[in-house]
Amino acid sequence: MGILERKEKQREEIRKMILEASMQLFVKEGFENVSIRKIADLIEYSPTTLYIYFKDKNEILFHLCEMGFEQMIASNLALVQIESPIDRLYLLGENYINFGLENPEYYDLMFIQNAPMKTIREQNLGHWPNGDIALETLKLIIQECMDKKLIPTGDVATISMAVWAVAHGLVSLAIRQRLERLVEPDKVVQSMHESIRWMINTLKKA
Amino acid sequence: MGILERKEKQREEIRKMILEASMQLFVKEGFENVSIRKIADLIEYSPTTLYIYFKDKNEILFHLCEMGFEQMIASNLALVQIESPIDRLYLLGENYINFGLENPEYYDLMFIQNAPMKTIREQNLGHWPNGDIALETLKLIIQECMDKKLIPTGDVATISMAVWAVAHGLVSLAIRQRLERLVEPDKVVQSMHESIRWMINTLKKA
DNA sequence: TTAAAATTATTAACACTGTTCATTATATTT
DNA sequence: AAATATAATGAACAGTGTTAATAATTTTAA
Repeated sequence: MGILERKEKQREEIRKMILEASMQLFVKEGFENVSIRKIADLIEYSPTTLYIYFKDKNEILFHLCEMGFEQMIASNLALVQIESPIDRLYLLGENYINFGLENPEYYDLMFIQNAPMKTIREQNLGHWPNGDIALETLKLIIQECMDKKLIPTGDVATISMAVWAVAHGLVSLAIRQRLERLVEPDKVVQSMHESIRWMINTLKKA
Repeated sequence: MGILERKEKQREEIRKMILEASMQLFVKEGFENVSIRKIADLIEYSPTTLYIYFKDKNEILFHLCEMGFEQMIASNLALVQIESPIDRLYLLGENYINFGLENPEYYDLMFIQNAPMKTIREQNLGHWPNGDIALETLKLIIQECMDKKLIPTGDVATISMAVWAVAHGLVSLAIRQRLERLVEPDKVVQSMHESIRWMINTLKKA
């Protein structure tokens, strides 16, 4: 059955080609400009060929989204070296905001666009591979904070949700140019960091 | 110069026609399905005519966005009757979440899409007519809470930002199907309300 | 009143988009 | 070598926002 294996490998290679071309377009022109035809041009295949390897454009965007998460997760590698879970939470928030501001296109795909979620539902994957990992990181830290009595005990998911909501609220309002309606443009980033720190501070004291 | 006035009135009437047709499509089919051609069909004009009355599609979406704010502001009318600013803040948060969940398409346009902000920048309006009003409401309440020593004193804009961030974070993650990755789907709405209440509670105690 | 100018509306077209179908080319199996 | 399965493609569908050129109408000026 070596032949089927080889075929599967070839298939996987072309899928990779498609995704790499997509990412190249993505980082250069933003995901609004990632089109089936442009990807096809780049790898010198016809547009219809992409549909042999992916169900639709959403599925390609889904994989780009997962790549974004890989980058975000990588940016959190330093976390494991911090012993205090509350300090870990501070850094997690810091990193989240920085990632969002530095990679708005990825952030968009990961947390704002519908496309990736559609794929998860349609192919009923049942889970969100890298997204769930990122959320698990947050929950584990909150759990540890509670275990060590650094923050008040409560429902981990609900507290995690509130923390995530602040961070996501800040980043998404910022990259959609809404925050500068409230704070002077050159103070937006600073205020964002203050907000997330303030949030964790009050959580600590609560 | 009565003739110029009449012309201006006629012009304004057709603009109104266009916007009303847009809104009709918007509420029926969602804003992804609002297209220049569909609007034109509805009012029985050619698509190009719309460009005589509006610069581009973004400008039309901008006006739909403003209509959304009018609805949101109207939903906050009951606020003035509440004497305690902290209770007003609770209701404001409640209303915000309800509005977002009940009008996800409007919410999208008001707080997520780029289109309306593009129009504000391009025509350099300098301000965001209804958006600024809505934000002012929040800031005034926070200010009054501080004046009456109900919450700790601090920078009004920054605290307002944090509160807005939680609310927007919750709503935008919810309508983009991200929250159900953290909390069971049937408990999302309840958890959202708990989160915003918790936020204001801790703000009160801080 | 009539000719010139300005406004308003339309048709046709451009340059795209995602996606599907029928057809051809290639590779694999019988 | 013939039949079958897989891979790739060209053409087309049905849409998108937008613009340039043109025709129709209305307003202004001579």
